[in-house]
Amino acid sequence: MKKERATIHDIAKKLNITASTVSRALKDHPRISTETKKAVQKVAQKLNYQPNNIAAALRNGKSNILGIIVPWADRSFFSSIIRGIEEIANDSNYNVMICQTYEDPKKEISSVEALLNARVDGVLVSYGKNTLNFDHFHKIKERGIPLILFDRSNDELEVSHVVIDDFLGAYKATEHLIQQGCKRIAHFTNTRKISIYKDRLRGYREALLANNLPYDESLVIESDLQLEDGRNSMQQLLKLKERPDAVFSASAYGILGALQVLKENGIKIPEEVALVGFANEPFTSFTEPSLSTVEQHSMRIGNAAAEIFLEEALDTDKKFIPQKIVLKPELIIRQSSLKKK
Amino acid sequence: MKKERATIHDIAKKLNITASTVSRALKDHPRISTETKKAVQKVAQKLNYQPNNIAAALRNGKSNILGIIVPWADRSFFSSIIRGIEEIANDSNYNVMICQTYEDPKKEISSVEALLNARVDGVLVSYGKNTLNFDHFHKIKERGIPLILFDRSNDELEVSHVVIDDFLGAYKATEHLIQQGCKRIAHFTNTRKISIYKDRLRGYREALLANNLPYDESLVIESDLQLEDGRNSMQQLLKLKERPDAVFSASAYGILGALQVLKENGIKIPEEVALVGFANEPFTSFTEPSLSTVEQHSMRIGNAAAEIFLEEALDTDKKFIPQKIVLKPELIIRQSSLKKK
DNA sequence: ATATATTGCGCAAACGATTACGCTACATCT
DNA sequence: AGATGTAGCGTAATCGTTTGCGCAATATAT
Repeated sequence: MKKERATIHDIAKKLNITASTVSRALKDHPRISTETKKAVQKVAQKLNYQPNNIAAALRNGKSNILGIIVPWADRSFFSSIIRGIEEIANDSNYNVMICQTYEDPKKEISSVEALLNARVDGVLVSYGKNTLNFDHFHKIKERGIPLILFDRSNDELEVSHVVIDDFLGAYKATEHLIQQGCKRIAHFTNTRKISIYKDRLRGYREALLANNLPYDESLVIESDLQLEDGRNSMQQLLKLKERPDAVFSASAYGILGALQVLKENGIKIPEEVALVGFANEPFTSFTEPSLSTVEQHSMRIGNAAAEIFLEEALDTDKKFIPQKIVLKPELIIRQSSLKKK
Repeated sequence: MKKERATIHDIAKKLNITASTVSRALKDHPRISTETKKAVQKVAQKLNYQPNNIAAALRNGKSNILGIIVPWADRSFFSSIIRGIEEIANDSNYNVMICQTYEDPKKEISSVEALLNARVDGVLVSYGKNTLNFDHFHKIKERGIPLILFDRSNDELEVSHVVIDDFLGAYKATEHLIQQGCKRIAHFTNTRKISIYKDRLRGYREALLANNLPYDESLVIESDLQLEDGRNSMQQLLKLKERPDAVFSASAYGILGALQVLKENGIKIPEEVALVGFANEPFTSFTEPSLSTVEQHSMRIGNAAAEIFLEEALDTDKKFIPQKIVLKPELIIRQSSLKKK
C-alpha cells in the first residue's frame, strides 16, 4: 500500500535534475537530450509515475474533460450518441462526464453547474423537452466554453448543433405509408413544440399534401409520446367514426403503445392499420409485428458533435462560426407497415 | 464575454481582506464573523464567483468525482444502477464519471487509466464478462482509492461488493416453473463462468433437486446469452427427442431469442413451453406474450454501492473491512410462464 | 488588575505541473 | 580570435484553494 504517489519532483531528485526538465522530458520537448529523456522515462516507470492531471489542469486552465448532458442515458438513441462522442473524444485524449437530466429542467441546471464546477473544456447537450429557459446554457457560452447541441436544438442559442433531418425522416415515413396504400394516416406528435417534433409534423403534412391527401387535424394527436400516451392516443383514434388506416408516431414508445392497443382490439397490423415510428430503439425489432421506424444514425450524430467540439476547442480566438450539421435519417421498413401485395 | 473568472483573491481585494478569510467565509468557518461572511457572499454573488474545483482538488488531494465502469450504459439494468449511484453521490457533492467498456477488457483497462488520471476519489465497477486479469483493479487498490464492485464480482479482489442473490433469483424462477407443472426445464447459462452465472445455475439445479426433478445436462445450454445465442440455444433444444417444457434463461436477451424461435415454430407459450428470464429490461414487458423475469432492483444496487463508497471514503485510516451486500431479487410473473388452470 | 480564553483575521507554505526567461558550455562561422 | 548560434538544463513564478500557525484585540475568569 504505497500511499505516496510519485511526482515529477521525485523523478527529478533520483536523477539530480529539476522538475522542469522532467516535465519537458516527458512531453518530448526538443531541447532535452535523448539520454535524459530515456533516463526520465525509466525512472518514471520504476516509480510507477502517474501524471497528476489535476495539477496540469489547474496550470493549463483545461481539464481535458468533456461534459455531456442527455435526458436519458438508457435510451439506445442517446447511449449510441454518447458512444459516438467517446470514439472521437478519447482519441484526442478527452474523457467524458455524463449527466442525465431525466427531462427535469432543475436537474439540467444542476448538471450544467456540476460540469462547470468540474471545469470541463466543452459541453455537448441534448436538452430536455421541458426546458423553456436557456439561461444555464448562456452561462456556458459566457464562460467561453464550447457548447454544442445535438438532437434537440433551437435557434435562440447561437451555437453549433448536430441534428438529423426530421422533416425528411417524417416525409419518408409518411410517403412510405402512402405507397402502401394508406389514405388516412394519423400522426402522434409532442405537446411541447420543440423543433424536432415540429419538423416531423411538417414532414408528415407535406408528404400528405404532395400526394393529394388531406391534412386532417383530428388525426394529429398531441401527447408526451411515452408508452401510456401512445396507448391513449390510439384509443382516441379508434373512437373516430372514420378510423385511420395508419399511424406515424414521432417517437418509438408512442408507436409501441399504438401497437399494443391495436392488438388488444384484434385489429390487424399492417392490413387494417399500418405503423411507423421514430427512433430505432432495440425493442422495435422485437415486437410482433416488428415495427418500421426511422433510424437516426445516432452514433454519427455523436461523432459529428465531438468533431465540432474539437474544432472549436482549437480555435482559440473565438472566430468560430456556429456550424449547423444536418444528418440524413433512414427509413427501416419492417412488418408493421409492409403489406403483402 | 467576460473571460476572466473571479477568484477568491478578487473577492478579497474588493473587501480589503485576504483570500484565506474569503475561503473560510465561504466554507462557513466558525472563526469568521457573520458580517464578513455576509459581505463575502454578497461580493461573490456580484462577481459571479464560481469556485475552482480543480484548484481545490489539487490542494485537497480529492476531486469529488466518482468513477463508474460498466459494460454498457444502455442496458436498463446498468443505467438504473448508475441512477441509483447518482442519487446518493450527488447528495454528498460528488459527480460521477461514467465509462463504458462494451465488455472489452482493453477498454476496461484504459477506463481505469482514465479514471485514475482524472484522480477520481473512488471507482465503482461492474467488470466485463471477458475480464480474466484483475491487475488494473489491483492498481486502484494500491493507490488507496476505494473500489467497490457491483453485480459482477469475485473473491480474488478483496473489496466490498453489492450483488443480488442470484442463487435465490434462479431458485425462485425455477420453482415457479415447477409449480406451473413444468417437468423438463431447460437453462441457458453463460460460457464464462463468472459467479453470477454459476450461482444462477446452482439455484436452478437446487430447485430441481429439491422438487425431485432430475438435473439433465442436455438441457443446460452454454452461450454468450445474447439474442442470437438464445435463438441458437432454443433451436438446439427443439432438436432433442424429448423437448423441454420450459426455459429459464440467465439473461433477458437469451429468453427473447427463445421466444422468437418458439413463435416461429408455432409452439405455444406458455402452454407448450414456458419461459422465464433474468433482468427486467423494458422490452420484456412488450413482447407477446410478455416475459416473466427476475427483477434485480438495480436502483437499490446503485444506492448501496454509493453508500459503501461514502463510508469507505470517510474511513481515512483504512481500517475498512470489505462489505458484501446481497440484495434479494424478485420474481415478476407475466404471461410467458403463467398457465391458466 | 492580572491571567486566560476566545474571536477574527493575516501570513505563507503547500498541492504538482508548466513555461517564459536566462544561463552556461560548446559548436560554428567569418 | 571574436562573434553568433544552439543545445541542454535550471530558476522561479504561476494556476486558485486550503490550512496550520500566529498575532492582535476583546472577553471572561480569578
